Amino acid sequence: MTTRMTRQRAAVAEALDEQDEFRSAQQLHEVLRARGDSVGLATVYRTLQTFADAHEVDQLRNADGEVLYRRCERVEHHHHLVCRSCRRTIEIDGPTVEAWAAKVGAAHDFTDIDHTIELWGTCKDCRG
Amino acid sequence: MTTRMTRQRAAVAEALDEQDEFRSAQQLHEVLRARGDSVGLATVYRTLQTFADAHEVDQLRNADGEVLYRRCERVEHHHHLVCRSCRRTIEIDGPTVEAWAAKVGAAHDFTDIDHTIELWGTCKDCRG
DNA sequence: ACCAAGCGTGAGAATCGTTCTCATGAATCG
DNA sequence: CGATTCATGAGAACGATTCTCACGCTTGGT
Ligand SMILES: [Mn+2]
Ligand SMILES: [Mn+2]
Ligand SMILES: [Zn+2]
Ligand SMILES: [Zn+2]
Repeated sequence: MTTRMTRQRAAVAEALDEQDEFRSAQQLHEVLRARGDSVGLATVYRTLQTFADAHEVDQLRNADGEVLYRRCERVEHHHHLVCRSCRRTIEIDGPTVEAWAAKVGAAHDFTDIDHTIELWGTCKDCRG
Repeated sequence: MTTRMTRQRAAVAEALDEQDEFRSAQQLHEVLRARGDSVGLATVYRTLQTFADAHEVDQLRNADGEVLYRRCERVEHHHHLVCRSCRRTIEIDGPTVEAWAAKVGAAHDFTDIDHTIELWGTCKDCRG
C-alpha cells in the first residue's frame, strides 16, 4: 500500500531525469551501472512499472515490442513524436485526436475508450 | 523472390478469412490444428509475417505486446477500434488524424512519418 | 511428364525481454 | 529500539518469436 523510499528508487528516478529520450529498462540499468549505482535489473523493471502505474513516467513500445520509458515535461495527457533512430522525443498535445477518438468510440457504442497514438519519424539530425 | 503457393499458405489464408477478430499466430495455429490442417507453428509465424509485409493482413500489438493479425475488409490504409475483451473490430477511416499526423511531423521537421493509432474499448456485448 | 534448382517446411533449439521466486535487507512507525 | 512488512537481487522461469538445417515440394524449363 505505502510506497517506501529506497536508495534504488531514488537512483532510478535520477537516472530517468537525466535522459532526454525514451529508454528501455535495460538501457537504464546500464546507465545506473555506469554511474556507480548498483541496482538489480529486476528492481529497475519493477520500479519503472511502479512509476508508470503512478503516471510518473510515460511508457510506449518500439517496433520491436520493447517497452520504453521517459519522464516527460508535461504531466497532462499527451502523445509523442519519436525519432526512430535516436529516439529524440517531441511531446505532442492533440486536442484534435482526443476529440476524434472519443467520437469514434461513442459512435460504435464502445465504452472505456483508450487510445494508442504515437508518431514515429526521422529527425533532422538523423537525416544524412 | 517469387512466392510459392503451398498447402500451408493456403490453409493459413483460409483460417484467417474465417476470423472476424484480430488473432495471434498461436491462436491461428490452434484454429488450423482444430480443423485438421497440420501446419507448423514456425510456418504460421513466417506466413503471417509475409502476409503483413505484403499488406495482405493488418498487424497490431495488444497491451501485453502480443502481435495480432487480421484480414480487413478494406485494403486502403485505416485504423481500428478493438474490443479489449472479445477483440471485436471496427475498421476506422481517419482522414482527420491522417492530416493531423502529417502536419505534426512536418511542423517539427521529422520525415518518413509513420503513425500508430489504435483505439481500444469495451464493446456493447462485453458490457455486463 | 521429368528434372534440376531452390524456396518452403517443421521440430526443436535458441533468443531475449520480462516476470517470478524466495531468502535476506532495510524503511517505517510506535 | 524492535517488530512489521515492503523492497531487493541473483538466478530460475516464462513466453512469444526467431533460428537452424535437413528434407520435401513448387516451379519453370525441357
Ligand atoms: Mn490522447
Ligand atoms: Mn492513419
Ligand atoms: Zn534522430
Ligand atoms: Zn467485446
